[in-house]
Amino acid sequence: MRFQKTTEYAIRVMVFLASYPEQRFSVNVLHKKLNIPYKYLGRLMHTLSQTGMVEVEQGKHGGYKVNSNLDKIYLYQVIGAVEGLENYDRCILGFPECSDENPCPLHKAWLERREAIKEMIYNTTLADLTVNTQ
Amino acid sequence: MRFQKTTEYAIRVMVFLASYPEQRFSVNVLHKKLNIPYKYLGRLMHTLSQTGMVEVEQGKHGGYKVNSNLDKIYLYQVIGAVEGLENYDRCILGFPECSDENPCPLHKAWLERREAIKEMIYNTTLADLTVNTQ
DNA sequence: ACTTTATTCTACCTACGTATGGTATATTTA
DNA sequence: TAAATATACCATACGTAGGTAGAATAAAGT
Repeated sequence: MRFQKTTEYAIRVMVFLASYPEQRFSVNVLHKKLNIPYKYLGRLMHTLSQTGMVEVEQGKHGGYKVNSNLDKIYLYQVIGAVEGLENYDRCILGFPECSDENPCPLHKAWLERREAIKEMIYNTTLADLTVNTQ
Repeated sequence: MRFQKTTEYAIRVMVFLASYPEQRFSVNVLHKKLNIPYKYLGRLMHTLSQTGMVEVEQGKHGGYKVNSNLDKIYLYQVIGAVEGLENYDRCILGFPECSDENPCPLHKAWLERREAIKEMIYNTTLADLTVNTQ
C-alpha cells in the first residue's frame, strides 16, 4: 500500500517547482536538489511537461518551470500523469464483481478510507504544497 | 497506492478459509475457488502456514485450514506476512527526514489518512471478515 | 557565420523485483 | 503401491526503475 517511486518523484518535483514558481531549473539541478536519478528524472520531466503542468524551454539555459496556475494544479493530476488513478476506484481485494450492492467483506471500511485519500488528492493544489528550504 | 497482488491473494485466501473454519482445502480447490494461479498459490500457502495463521496437513486428503483463533488473527498480520508493514510508517513523498517536527508539506494530511488505514488493519480480525458464498 | 557549450529529446539497453509456469522430488495415507 | 498433495528448484514474463549514447535545440563565444 504505497505510491510508486515514480509518483513520489513526480510529487517531489512539482512541490519543489511550486515553491519557486518564477524560476526555471535544469534537470541536473533538480536531480541534485531532490536526489532523484538524473536520467530517470529527465524522462519524468518530459512526461510532466506534456501534461502542461510544467513549462519547458530547450537549449542552453533551458529547463523546467511550473505552470503559473498553481491553484489549478491538483495532486490527482500529478498522480494521474504517472501511475494513473485506477487504484482509487478499485476493490482492495481485487474482486472484479465487488460493488456497493455486492460488497466484499472489506468494502465499506476500505471505501471510507479510500474516499478520504481521494478527498485529499482531489482538493490539494500545488498552491497548498509549497515548501521553502533555502 | 495499492496492495501488491500477492497481498490481495493472501487476504482473499484467509477470508475464504475463515468462512469455513472447520474445513481443510487443497491448493487445487483454493486455486479454482479464488482464481489465483495454482503454483503461485502453493508457495503463498506455504508462507502463510509458516506464520501459524493456517494449519497444514500433508499427504492424500491433506491441505490447508485456518487457525481456529479467528479473532486473534489480524489483517496487519496477513499483510505483514507478505508485503511487510514498512509502508504504513513512511513519508508519502519518501523524504527520509520527514517527521512531526520536520514535516513534508503533505505530512499532516497523509498521517491522518494513513492512521485510519492502520486503524483498520490493526483492528480487523478474520472473525470480522467471513463471507459465505455457498 | 561558425563553433562551442548547455541543455532537452529520443531510442535503446540493463537491473531488479514481482508474478507466473514447469519439472522433479518428498511426504502422507487410502 | 499408487494417488494425492506438499515442497523445492529452475525458468519465463513483465513492469518499474535506472543507465548509455547520440540527436536536436538554442544560446553564447570567436
